[in-house]
Amino acid sequence: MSQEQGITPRAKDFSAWYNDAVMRAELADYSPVRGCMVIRPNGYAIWELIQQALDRMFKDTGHRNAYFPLLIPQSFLAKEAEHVEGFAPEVAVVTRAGGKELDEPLVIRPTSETIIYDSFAKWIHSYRDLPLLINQWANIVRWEMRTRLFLRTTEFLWQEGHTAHVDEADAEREARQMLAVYRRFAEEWMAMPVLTGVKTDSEKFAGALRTYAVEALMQDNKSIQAGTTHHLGQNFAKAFGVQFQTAAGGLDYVWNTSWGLSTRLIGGLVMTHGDDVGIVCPPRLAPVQVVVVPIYRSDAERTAVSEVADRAAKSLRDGGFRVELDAREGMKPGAKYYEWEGQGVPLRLEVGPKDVAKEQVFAARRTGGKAPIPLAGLVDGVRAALEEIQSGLYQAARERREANTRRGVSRDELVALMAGPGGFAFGGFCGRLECELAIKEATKATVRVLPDEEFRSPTPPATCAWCGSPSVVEAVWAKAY
RNA sequence: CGGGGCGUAGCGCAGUCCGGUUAGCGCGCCUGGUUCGGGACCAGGAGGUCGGAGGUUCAAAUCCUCUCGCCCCGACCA
Repeated sequence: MSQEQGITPRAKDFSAWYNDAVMRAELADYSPVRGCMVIRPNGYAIWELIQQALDRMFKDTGHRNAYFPLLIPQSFLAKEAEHVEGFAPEVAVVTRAGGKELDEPLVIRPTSETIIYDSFAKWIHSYRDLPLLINQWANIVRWEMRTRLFLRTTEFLWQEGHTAHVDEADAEREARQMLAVYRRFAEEWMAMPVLTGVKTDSEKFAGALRTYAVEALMQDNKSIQAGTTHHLGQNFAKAFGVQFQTAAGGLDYVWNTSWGLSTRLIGGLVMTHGDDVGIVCPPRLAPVQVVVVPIYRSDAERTAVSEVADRAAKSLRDGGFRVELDAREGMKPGAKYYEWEGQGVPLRLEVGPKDVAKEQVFAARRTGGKAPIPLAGLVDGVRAALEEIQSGLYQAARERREANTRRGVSRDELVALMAGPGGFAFGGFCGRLECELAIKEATKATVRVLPDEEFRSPTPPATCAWCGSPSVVEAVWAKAY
């Protein structure tokens, strides 16, 4: 009866719960360097699954992977005025190497627009070279003041797509397409409902014409930006001289996009589906989808049970599932249950003497509920259970989001909402920076997105939630990660 | 950088106010045995520069000074 690794309940302290859940699942550990983190095998396995799913989606939309250097000449960053200003405070700079001061300091990439567009300038000559569709998987460094495991660390892993196009419309199409990819990934793989939309000028990427994002509401009613795409216009093309000959024989600058999604998503996964026991992995991103636990007393029982458990595990592996058979001796089944639950394994199959006699396994879902599955239909039964868990997680998250969304908020409601429970607040917006800043000052909430049409309210708000003047666009406010 | 908390065994902590001899407890770990359908039990065992430096003292985990680091909350950000 020894409860050793109880974690802080969400209701008591959400931040503490998050740390406990991440540590209990052994996703990550603190590093000797302030602000950095070690991604442990359990966490990295989730990242690998995210990479596999996204990489396929990127390739299917015509992108190719490449790799650009970690170190960037400092002067590159300075070529785009808004960009350098946006990143200056958080850039780490190498000034000394090889035992001497460098002639020109090298920055450790906070993002790779500059060094990539320097290459693009060499590679692109003709409209026939366009579109150029590149992605890279990389680590980047941004010197953050305050860090949290996965959610904000000094170094993190991400992918960054960089593309060049003949005209504005094609670049816009690309930025929109990749936003749709992120949305689909979030919904279908992460089981995480998202809002899509455009960022306000004050929230957009430094150097971009427009920034789009997918935003998801976490269980503490704060929003996380789960993926972001930028239409960069010709800003970087002009700064780096990325020109091409048009079909008509003229000379023009390319139109660029960039888009990224990071290991932060793992934090989003934890905060979307986790409960007071620990993390819950949606089956499609679960490093272990099914754990098989044999149960027995005597040696004779062990023999019979093990035989069935082995066979079950093997047939599931052959069926394409990620399966762990937990045959550890000297550990009671209950102890194993708690361990795997803490790692978020969506489905546990118990195999005991009674099950062997009935030619079944007993399936316990991480999301609740137990039911037998006949051995004869094991693969199909497990597939159905995992699909139900996947869609159930999405539905639950979606219902939670809807329950924590308010529409047509007034100034008083916005203030009260953000001072209290939080959540998504839809309301009218006059579009003025002045109001945006006043709201942020008063409520700590920011405009997460100006939502795309499908997410907007049936009747557009008439007046700005803050100043009461006519609304020009609907906005979604929330506190954010 | 401001406010709050904390550094004692792998993890979680007690001991610190009021200095005193071999620094303790739970979990975990190792060995053997009995167990095993929701966190097992018994017996034996390993494991410590008390974050670091300096000082006070016959004597410091404990008192003083400095310092390093971590977590949480706030100002910046994916």
